[in-house]
Amino acid sequence: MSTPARRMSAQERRDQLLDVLSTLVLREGYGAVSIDRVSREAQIARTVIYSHFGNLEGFLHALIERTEQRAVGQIRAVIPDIDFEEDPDTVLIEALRSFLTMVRDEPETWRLALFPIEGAPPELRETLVRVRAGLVALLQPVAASGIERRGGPQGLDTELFSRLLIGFGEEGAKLVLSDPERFSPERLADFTATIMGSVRRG
Amino acid sequence: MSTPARRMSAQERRDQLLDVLSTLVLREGYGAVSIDRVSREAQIARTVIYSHFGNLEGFLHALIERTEQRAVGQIRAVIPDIDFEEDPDTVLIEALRSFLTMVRDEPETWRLALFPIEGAPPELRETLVRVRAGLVALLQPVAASGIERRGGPQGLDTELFSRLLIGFGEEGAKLVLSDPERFSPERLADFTATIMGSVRRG
Amino acid sequence: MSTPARRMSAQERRDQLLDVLSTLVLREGYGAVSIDRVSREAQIARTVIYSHFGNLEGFLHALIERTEQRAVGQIRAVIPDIDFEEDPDTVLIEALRSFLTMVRDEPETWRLALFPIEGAPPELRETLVRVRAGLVALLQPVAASGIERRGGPQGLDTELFSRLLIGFGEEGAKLVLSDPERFSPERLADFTATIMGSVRRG
Amino acid sequence: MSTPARRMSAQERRDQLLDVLSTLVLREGYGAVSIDRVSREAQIARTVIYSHFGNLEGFLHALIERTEQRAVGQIRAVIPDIDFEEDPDTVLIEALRSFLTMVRDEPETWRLALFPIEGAPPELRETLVRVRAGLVALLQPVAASGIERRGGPQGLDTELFSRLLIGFGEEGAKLVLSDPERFSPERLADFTATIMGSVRRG
DNA sequence: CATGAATGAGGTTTCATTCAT
DNA sequence: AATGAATGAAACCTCATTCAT
Repeated sequence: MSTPARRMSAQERRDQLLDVLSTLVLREGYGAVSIDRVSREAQIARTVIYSHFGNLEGFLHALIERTEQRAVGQIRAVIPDIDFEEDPDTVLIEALRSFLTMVRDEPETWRLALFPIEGAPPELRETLVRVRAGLVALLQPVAASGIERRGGPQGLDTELFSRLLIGFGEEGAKLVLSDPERFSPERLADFTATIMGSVRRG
Repeated sequence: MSTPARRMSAQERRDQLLDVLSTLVLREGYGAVSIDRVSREAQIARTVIYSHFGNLEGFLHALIERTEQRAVGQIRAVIPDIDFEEDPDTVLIEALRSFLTMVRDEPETWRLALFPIEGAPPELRETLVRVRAGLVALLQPVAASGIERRGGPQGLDTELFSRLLIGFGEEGAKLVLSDPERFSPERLADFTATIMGSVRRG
Repeated sequence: MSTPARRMSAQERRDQLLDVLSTLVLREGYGAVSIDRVSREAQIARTVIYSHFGNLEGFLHALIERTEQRAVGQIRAVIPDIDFEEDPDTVLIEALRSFLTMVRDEPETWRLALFPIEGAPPELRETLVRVRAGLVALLQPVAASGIERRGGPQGLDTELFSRLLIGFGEEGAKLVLSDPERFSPERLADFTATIMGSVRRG
Repeated sequence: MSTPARRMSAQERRDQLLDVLSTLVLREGYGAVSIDRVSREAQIARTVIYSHFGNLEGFLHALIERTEQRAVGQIRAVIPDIDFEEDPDTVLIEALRSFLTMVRDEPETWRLALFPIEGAPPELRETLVRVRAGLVALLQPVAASGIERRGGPQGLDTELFSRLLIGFGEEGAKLVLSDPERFSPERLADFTATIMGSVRRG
C-alpha cells in the first residue's frame, strides 16, 4: 500500500472507480458498498474517491447516473430502426427482440438498471419509479393506437395493458440475464408471437 | 429508560419485537435496521433482543420466516375454494381476484413479501427465488392442462407462460399495494377477463 | 486495553470523564480535545463517552454547564454575606476579596470559567458574553446607588463604570490564577482600598 | 479550477494569502483554518501555500508576525506625539484616546491582536503574554513618575496599577471593536477624565 | 425476564503533506 | 510559479456483541 498507485487522469480514474463500484454492487449488493471496500479493491487511498466524488452519496449517484445514461442511450439508439407503420403485432415483437438483445449484450448495465439490487439507495428506487412512469406515459397512446389498428381486444384497459407490457419486458430481461442459454431473446420473441397470434383481431 | 419495561411472556415479546422490526423495515428499509434502533423504538434493553433471537441475523431470519408463513398460510387457505373443474379462464380470473384481495387486506405481510425493500438480506432474496421456483413448478402442469382444456393457444411455451402469469400476479399485487384506490382487485380481474376473452380457443 | 475498565455507576463515570476533559482543556486548550484523547487518558473505550454524552458537542456542553453551575453556585453562596447597608467602598473591597478568595480556592473551575482558553467552542463564548451582560445589568443600579451614597464622582458614566469593575475583577482573578504567591487576594484588596480611598467623596 | 490562477509576484501572493487567512480566522476562528479552506477560498492550488509558507504552522506564524508588526508599528508611530512633560492625567487620557482611535480605524489588525479568537494557537497566546509583559515593564516607571508628579494616590502599588491600566485599555479596545457606535473613543476618554478628575492629588 | 456497563470493529470524513509534471 | 494526483493519519460516530447484576 505504501508505493503510490499508478497515476491516472481524472477521467480514467473516475471510470475505473465506477467500474469497481459497479462490480461490487452486482456481486454483493448496495448494502456491501463502502468507500473503504472500493478503495481496497481498487488498491488506492480512500481519499482519492473523496476527491473525485465528494462522499459516498455522490459516489453512488455517479454510478446511477452513468447507468441511466447508458441504458437510455442504448434505447435511443434502437428506436429510429422501428417502423411504426408496420403491423402492430410485428412492431411489438421486434421491439421486444431488440430490447432483449441489448440486454443480453450489455448485461452489467442492465442488471444494474433492472434489479434494484439489495439495498438500493432511495435515489435509485426513485429513478426507477420515475423512468417507469415515463415509459407508461409514452407507451399508452402507442398501445392504444396499435390496439385500434389491429382491431381489438375491444374495451381493453390501456393503462393496465401498458404496464403489463413493461412488466413483461422487465420479466423477460430478468430471465435473459439470469440464464441467457435457456432464455434467449428468440425464445421470448417466439412466445410473444404465439400469444399475439391467438389474440383475435377485428 | 430507567423503569423496567412491562414484563411479557416470551411469545408476546417476540411478536412485539418482530412488529417493531417489521414497521422499521417497511418505513426505512433493511439498511436502517439495527438492534439499537429496534430496542430504542421498543423501549427495551438491547440485550432482550439478543436473548430472544440470538443475534441480528437470527432476528431478521425470524421476521422473514414469520412473513413467509403468513403469506403461504393465506394462499393455502384459499386454494381449497378453487374448483379446478370449472372453465380454465374463470379459474384463472377468480384465483387472481382472490389473491389480490388477500394482498389488499393484509398489506404489511405482502409488502414485506413482495418488495425486497432496500437492502433486503441475501436470505430474503433466496427465499423469494425459492418460492417463485416452487410456484412455477406447481403452476406449469395446471397451466398446461388448462390450455389444453380451453383449446389453445396451440404450441404455447408453458414454462414461459407460467412465469408470465406469476410475473403478472406480482405486478398486480404491487399496483394494489401502491395505490389501492386506483388499482382495485376488480379492475385487474376485469382486465384479465377482457384479455382471456379475446384469446381464441380451439 | 483488553480487560474491561472498572465498572462505575453512570454518575461516577460521567464525573470522571468530565474531570479528564477538564484537565485536558486546561492543559492543552479546546483545540486539543477529542473523544479519542479523553478516552485514551481515561483508559476506557470511546463508546462509553458516546453513550454518556451523545457526541463531542454534548460532551463539551456538559463541561461548560457543570462549570457554569459551579461558578454561579459559589457566587450565590457568598452574596448573602454582603451587607449592602455598609459603606459602598467597603462593600466593593470586601466583595472583591471574597471573589478572589473563591477563585484562589477553586482554581480549576475559575480557570475554565474565566479563560476562554484556546479554541473555546462558540457555545462557551456565547455563555461568557451572556453571563457578562447579565452581570453588567445587575451591577449597574447597585453601582449607581453606591456612587450616590458615597457622593461622587459626579457625572460618572455608570455603564462604563460597571464594565470597568467587572473587567478589573476578571483581571484580578487572572492574576491570582497565574501567580497566587505574588498576587494574593489581600494585595488586590489593599490596592483597591488605596484607590478608593483617594477618590473624592461629596 | 482548471485554468491556472493569475500569476503574481511572491510578495503579492503572500499578502493575498495572508489576507484570506486573516478573513477566515476573524470569521470562523482558528479552529476553522486549514490549508484546504484557504486554498479553496483563494482559488489556488494547495501546494502554492506550501511553497510560500512551508506548512500550516509557518502560515499561521506569518499571520501572527504580520499582525504583531502592524500593531507595534502603529503604537510606535503615535508615541513621539506624546509630550510626557504635560500633566500626567492629560497624558494618560490622550494616550488612551489615540490608542482607541487607532483600534477603531484598523479593526482587522486589532481584532486579531486582541481577541485570541477561537482556537488561537499557543504561539499567539505566548506572543500576547510577551507583549503584555513588555508593556507592563515599559509602563511601570512612567506610571510611577506620573503618580509622583501629580501627587498621589500615596502608596499605590505601581505594578498593579500598570496592569490595571493595560487591562482597562484592552477592555476599552474590545468595547470599541464590538460596538463602535455606542462605545466611541471619545466616550471612553471622557469617562477616564471624570475618574482621574476625582482622584485627589497631593 | 430484564437492565446497565463495557468493548472492538468498521465505516465516513477531513486534513496535512509529498511528489511528479 | 503553478497544477494535479496521490498518501497516511486522525478524528467522528454507529453498531454488534458480551458479561455482570
